[in-house]
Amino acid sequence: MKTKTTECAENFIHEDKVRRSEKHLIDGLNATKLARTFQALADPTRVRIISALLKTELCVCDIAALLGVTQSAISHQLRQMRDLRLVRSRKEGRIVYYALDDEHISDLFRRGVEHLEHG
Amino acid sequence: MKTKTTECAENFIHEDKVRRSEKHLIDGLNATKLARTFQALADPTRVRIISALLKTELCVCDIAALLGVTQSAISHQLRQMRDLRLVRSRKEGRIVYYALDDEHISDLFRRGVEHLEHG
DNA sequence: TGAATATATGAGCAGTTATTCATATATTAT
DNA sequence: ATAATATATGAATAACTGCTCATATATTCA
Repeated sequence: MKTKTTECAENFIHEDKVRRSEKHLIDGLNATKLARTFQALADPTRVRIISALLKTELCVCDIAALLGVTQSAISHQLRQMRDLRLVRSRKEGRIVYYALDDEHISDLFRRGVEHLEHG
Repeated sequence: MKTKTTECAENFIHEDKVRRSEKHLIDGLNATKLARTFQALADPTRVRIISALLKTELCVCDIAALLGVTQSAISHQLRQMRDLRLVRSRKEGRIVYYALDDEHISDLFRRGVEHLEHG
Protein backbone atom coordinates (compact mmCIF):
# COMPACT_ATOMS: atom_id res chain seq x y z
CA MET A 1 0.00 0.00 0.00
CA LYS A 2 0.91 3.60 -0.37
CA THR A 3 2.35 5.64 2.42
CA LYS A 4 -0.88 7.07 3.63
CA THR A 5 -1.36 7.88 7.25
CA THR A 6 -2.34 11.19 8.66
CA GLU A 7 -4.70 9.44 11.03
CA CYS A 8 -3.78 8.09 14.41
CA ALA A 9 -4.19 4.47 15.44
CA GLU A 10 -7.65 2.94 15.55
CA ASN A 11 -7.44 2.37 19.27
CA PHE A 12 -6.43 4.84 21.91
CA ILE A 13 -2.75 4.97 22.60
CA HIS A 14 -3.17 5.32 26.35
CA GLU A 15 -6.34 3.58 27.44
CA ASP A 16 -5.76 4.37 31.11
CA LYS A 17 -5.39 8.11 30.65
CA VAL A 18 -8.31 8.24 28.26
CA ARG A 19 -10.54 6.42 30.73
CA ARG A 20 -9.60 8.87 33.44
CA SER A 21 -10.21 11.78 31.13
CA GLU A 22 -13.57 10.54 29.88
CA LYS A 23 -15.25 11.00 33.23
CA HIS A 24 -14.85 14.76 33.16
CA LEU A 25 -15.26 15.23 29.48
CA ILE A 26 -17.86 17.75 28.45
CA ASP A 27 -20.15 16.79 25.60
CA GLY A 28 -20.48 18.88 22.48
CA LEU A 29 -23.72 20.56 23.42
CA ASN A 30 -22.56 21.69 26.84
CA ALA A 31 -19.22 22.71 25.42
CA THR A 32 -21.04 24.96 22.99
CA LYS A 33 -23.15 26.46 25.74
CA LEU A 34 -20.13 27.04 27.93
CA ALA A 35 -18.19 28.56 25.06
CA ARG A 36 -21.06 30.92 24.39
CA THR A 37 -21.01 32.04 27.98
CA PHE A 38 -17.37 32.97 27.75
CA GLN A 39 -17.90 34.43 24.32
CA ALA A 40 -20.15 37.00 25.93
CA LEU A 41 -17.12 38.33 27.78
CA ALA A 42 -14.70 37.93 24.93
CA ASP A 43 -14.96 41.41 23.48
CA PRO A 44 -13.31 44.59 24.80
CA THR A 45 -16.37 46.75 24.25
CA ARG A 46 -18.67 44.37 26.08
CA VAL A 47 -16.15 44.05 28.87
CA ARG A 48 -16.08 47.80 29.24
CA ILE A 49 -19.84 48.06 29.15
CA ILE A 50 -20.05 45.53 31.95
CA SER A 51 -17.45 47.39 33.96
CA ALA A 52 -19.41 50.60 33.46
CA LEU A 53 -22.59 49.00 34.73
CA LEU A 54 -21.05 47.34 37.77
CA LYS A 55 -22.25 49.97 40.21
CA THR A 56 -25.07 51.75 38.46
CA GLU A 57 -27.45 51.71 35.56
CA LEU A 58 -26.66 54.01 32.64
CA CYS A 59 -28.41 55.28 29.56
CA VAL A 60 -27.13 54.39 26.10
CA CYS A 61 -25.95 57.91 25.48
CA ASP A 62 -23.80 58.06 28.59
CA ILE A 63 -22.32 54.63 27.99
CA ALA A 64 -21.31 55.67 24.49
CA ALA A 65 -19.79 58.94 25.68
CA LEU A 66 -18.06 57.32 28.63
CA LEU A 67 -16.43 54.66 26.49
CA GLY A 68 -15.81 56.91 23.53
CA VAL A 69 -17.69 54.61 21.21
CA THR A 70 -20.42 55.33 18.69
CA GLN A 71 -24.00 55.26 19.90
CA SER A 72 -24.77 52.76 17.17
CA ALA A 73 -21.99 50.41 18.15
CA ILE A 74 -23.09 50.51 21.77
CA SER A 75 -26.69 49.97 20.83
CA HIS A 76 -25.81 46.94 18.75
CA GLN A 77 -23.78 45.47 21.58
CA LEU A 78 -26.49 46.15 24.13
CA ARG A 79 -29.02 44.38 22.00
CA GLN A 80 -26.77 41.38 21.81
CA MET A 81 -26.15 41.51 25.53
CA ARG A 82 -29.84 41.75 26.21
CA ASP A 83 -30.50 38.71 24.06
CA LEU A 84 -27.89 36.90 26.14
CA ARG A 85 -29.63 38.15 29.31
CA LEU A 86 -26.50 39.92 30.42
CA VAL A 87 -28.32 43.21 30.78
CA ARG A 88 -31.87 44.39 31.11
CA SER A 89 -33.34 47.67 30.00
CA ARG A 90 -35.88 50.07 31.36
CA LYS A 91 -37.38 52.90 29.36
CA GLU A 92 -38.22 56.30 30.74
CA GLY A 93 -39.44 58.76 28.17
CA ARG A 94 -37.03 58.61 25.32
CA ILE A 95 -34.20 57.47 27.50
CA VAL A 96 -33.37 53.78 27.93
CA TYR A 97 -31.41 52.66 30.98
CA TYR A 98 -29.38 49.49 30.97
CA ALA A 99 -28.29 47.52 33.99
CA LEU A 100 -26.57 44.22 34.61
CA ASP A 101 -28.99 41.31 34.80
CA ASP A 102 -26.79 38.32 35.47
CA GLU A 103 -24.66 37.95 38.59
CA HIS A 104 -23.20 34.79 37.16
CA ILE A 105 -21.61 36.71 34.38
CA SER A 106 -20.56 39.65 36.50
CA ASP A 107 -19.10 37.12 38.90
CA LEU A 108 -17.06 35.59 36.10
CA PHE A 109 -16.12 39.09 35.07
CA ARG A 110 -14.83 39.92 38.54
CA ARG A 111 -12.81 36.70 38.64
CA GLY A 112 -11.28 37.64 35.34
CA VAL A 113 -10.31 41.03 36.68
CA GLU A 114 -8.71 39.43 39.73
CA HIS A 115 -6.58 37.28 37.49
CA LEU A 116 -5.57 40.33 35.52
CA GLU A 117 -4.54 42.12 38.69
CA HIS A 118 -2.46 39.45 40.35
CA GLY A 119 -1.74 37.23 37.42
CA MET B 1 -30.06 73.92 10.16
CA LYS B 2 -30.94 70.52 8.84
CA THR B 3 -32.33 67.77 10.97
CA LYS B 4 -29.07 66.13 11.77
CA THR B 5 -28.51 64.44 15.05
CA THR B 6 -27.52 60.86 15.53
CA GLU B 7 -25.14 61.92 18.26
CA CYS B 8 -26.01 62.36 21.89
CA ALA B 9 -25.63 65.58 23.81
CA GLU B 10 -22.17 67.05 24.32
CA ASN B 11 -22.38 66.63 28.05
CA PHE B 12 -23.36 63.56 29.96
CA ILE B 13 -27.03 63.21 30.62
CA HIS B 14 -26.58 61.86 34.13
CA GLU B 15 -23.42 63.29 35.64
CA ASP B 16 -23.97 61.54 38.96
CA LYS B 17 -24.32 58.06 37.53
CA VAL B 18 -21.42 58.59 35.17
CA ARG B 19 -19.17 59.70 38.02
CA ARG B 20 -20.08 56.62 39.99
CA SER B 21 -19.48 54.43 36.98
CA GLU B 22 -16.14 55.99 36.10
CA LYS B 23 -14.42 54.68 39.19
CA HIS B 24 -14.79 51.07 38.15
CA LEU B 25 -14.41 51.61 34.46
CA ILE B 26 -11.81 49.45 32.80
CA ASP B 27 -9.54 51.14 30.30
CA GLY B 28 -9.19 49.96 26.74
CA LEU B 29 -5.93 48.11 27.21
CA ASN B 30 -7.09 46.10 30.21
CA ALA B 31 -10.42 45.48 28.56
CA THR B 32 -8.58 43.97 25.62
CA LYS B 33 -6.46 41.80 27.87
CA LEU B 34 -9.48 40.63 29.81
CA ALA B 35 -11.41 39.93 26.64
CA ARG B 36 -8.52 37.86 25.34
CA THR B 37 -8.56 35.80 28.51
CA PHE B 38 -12.21 34.94 28.03
CA GLN B 39 -11.67 34.47 24.33
CA ALA B 40 -9.42 31.55 25.18
CA LEU B 41 -12.46 29.77 26.57
CA ALA B 42 -14.88 30.95 23.93
CA ASP B 43 -14.66 27.97 21.62
CA PRO B 44 -16.32 24.55 22.04
CA THR B 45 -13.28 22.61 20.91
CA ARG B 46 -10.96 24.42 23.30
CA VAL B 47 -13.47 24.00 26.09
CA ARG B 48 -13.58 20.25 25.45
CA ILE B 49 -9.81 20.02 25.27
CA ILE B 50 -9.58 21.70 28.64
CA SER B 51 -12.19 19.39 30.10
CA ALA B 52 -10.26 16.41 28.75
CA LEU B 53 -7.06 17.61 30.38
CA LEU B 54 -8.57 18.41 33.76
CA LYS B 55 -7.40 15.20 35.41
CA THR B 56 -4.58 13.93 33.23
CA GLU B 57 -2.23 14.73 30.44
CA LEU B 58 -3.04 13.28 27.02
CA CYS B 59 -1.30 12.89 23.69
CA VAL B 60 -2.60 14.66 20.60
CA CYS B 61 -3.82 11.43 19.07
CA ASP B 62 -5.95 10.48 22.04
CA ILE B 63 -7.40 13.96 22.38
CA ALA B 64 -8.43 13.89 18.74
CA ALA B 65 -9.98 10.43 19.01
CA LEU B 66 -11.68 11.23 22.32
CA LEU B 67 -13.30 14.37 20.97
CA GLY B 68 -13.94 13.00 17.52
CA VAL B 69 -12.05 15.83 15.89
CA THR B 70 -9.35 15.78 13.25
CA GLN B 71 -5.77 15.50 14.41
CA SER B 72 -4.97 18.60 12.46
CA ALA B 73 -7.72 20.65 14.03
CA ILE B 74 -6.63 19.58 17.50
CA SER B 75 -3.02 20.31 16.72
CA HIS B 76 -3.87 23.80 15.52
CA GLN B 77 -5.88 24.49 18.65
CA LEU B 78 -3.18 23.12 20.91
CA ARG B 79 -0.62 25.36 19.31
CA GLN B 80 -2.83 28.35 19.95
CA MET B 81 -3.45 27.24 23.50
CA ARG B 82 0.23 26.77 24.07
CA ASP B 83 0.92 30.27 22.80
CA LEU B 84 -1.66 31.49 25.31
CA ARG B 85 0.07 29.44 28.03
CA LEU B 86 -3.09 27.45 28.64
CA VAL B 87 -1.29 24.18 28.10
CA ARG B 88 2.25 22.92 28.08
CA SER B 89 3.70 20.05 26.13
CA ARG B 90 6.21 17.35 26.78
CA LYS B 91 7.68 15.16 24.11
CA GLU B 92 8.51 11.50 24.52
CA GLY B 93 9.70 9.80 21.39
CA ARG B 94 7.28 10.72 18.68
CA ILE B 95 4.44 11.27 21.11
CA VAL B 96 3.66 14.70 22.51
CA TYR B 97 1.72 14.99 25.74
CA TYR B 98 -0.28 18.06 26.59
CA ALA B 99 -1.35 19.16 30.04
CA LEU B 100 -3.04 22.20 31.51
CA ASP B 101 -0.62 24.92 32.47
CA ASP B 102 -2.79 27.67 33.92
CA GLU B 103 -4.91 27.21 37.02
CA HIS B 104 -6.36 30.65 36.50
CA ILE B 105 -7.97 29.53 33.32
CA SER B 106 -9.01 26.13 34.60
CA ASP B 107 -10.45 27.94 37.60
CA LEU B 108 -12.50 30.17 35.33
CA PHE B 109 -13.46 27.09 33.40
CA ARG B 110 -14.72 25.36 36.52
CA ARG B 111 -16.75 28.44 37.49
CA GLY B 112 -18.29 28.43 34.07
CA VAL B 113 -19.27 24.80 34.44
CA GLU B 114 -20.86 25.53 37.81
CA HIS B 115 -22.98 28.21 36.24
CA LEU B 116 -24.03 25.82 33.53
CA GLU B 117 -25.04 23.24 36.10
CA HIS B 118 -27.13 25.36 38.42
CA GLY B 119 -27.84 28.30 36.19
C1' DT C 1 -47.19 70.78 13.72
C1' DG C 2 -42.30 70.53 13.07
C1' DA C 3 -37.65 70.33 14.94
C1' DA C 4 -34.66 68.15 18.13
C1' DT C 5 -33.13 64.28 20.76
C1' DA C 6 -32.45 59.25 22.26
C1' DT C 7 -32.36 54.88 20.72
C1' DA C 8 -32.77 50.95 17.41
C1' DT C 9 -31.76 48.53 13.34
C1' DG C 10 -30.61 46.70 8.58
C1' DA C 11 -27.03 46.34 5.14
C1' DG C 12 -22.45 46.16 4.01
C1' DC C 13 -17.63 45.65 5.05
C1' DA C 14 -13.31 44.39 7.10
C1' DG C 15 -11.04 41.62 10.23
C1' DT C 16 -10.85 37.35 12.70
C1' DT C 17 -11.17 32.41 13.39
C1' DA C 18 -11.87 27.36 13.12
C1' DT C 19 -11.50 23.87 10.07
C1' DT C 20 -9.85 21.16 6.11
C1' DC C 21 -6.44 19.55 2.92
C1' DA C 22 -2.02 18.64 1.62
C1' DT C 23 2.26 18.05 3.08
C1' DA C 24 6.40 18.49 6.06
C1' DT C 25 9.13 16.84 10.01
C1' DA C 26 10.49 13.63 13.44
C1' DT C 27 10.76 9.23 15.41
C1' DT C 28 10.37 4.25 15.45
C1' DA C 29 10.22 -0.30 13.38
C1' DT C 30 11.49 -3.67 9.81
C1' DA D 1 17.21 2.46 3.74
C1' DT D 2 12.14 2.19 3.65
C1' DA D 3 7.76 2.20 5.62
C1' DA D 4 4.79 3.44 9.25
C1' DT D 5 3.30 6.47 12.78
C1' DA D 6 2.68 10.95 15.58
C1' DT D 7 2.63 15.57 15.24
C1' DA D 8 3.03 20.23 13.08
C1' DT D 9 2.05 23.65 9.81
C1' DG D 10 0.94 26.69 5.67
C1' DA D 11 -2.67 27.94 2.58
C1' DA D 12 -7.35 28.29 1.44
C1' DT D 13 -12.01 28.69 2.76
C1' DA D 14 -16.30 29.48 5.08
C1' DA D 15 -18.50 31.35 8.89
C1' DC D 16 -18.78 34.75 12.28
C1' DT D 17 -18.29 39.30 14.47
C1' DG D 18 -18.02 44.16 15.43
C1' DC D 19 -18.25 48.35 13.40
C1' DT D 20 -19.95 52.11 10.29
C1' DC D 21 -23.34 54.45 7.72
C1' DA D 22 -27.77 55.60 6.71
C1' DT D 23 -32.06 55.68 8.32
C1' DA D 24 -36.19 54.42 11.10
C1' DT D 25 -38.84 54.96 15.36
C1' DA D 26 -40.23 57.13 19.49
C1' DT D 27 -40.54 60.91 22.51
C1' DT D 28 -40.17 65.67 23.96
C1' DC D 29 -40.13 70.50 23.17
C1' DA D 30 -41.13 74.95 21.04
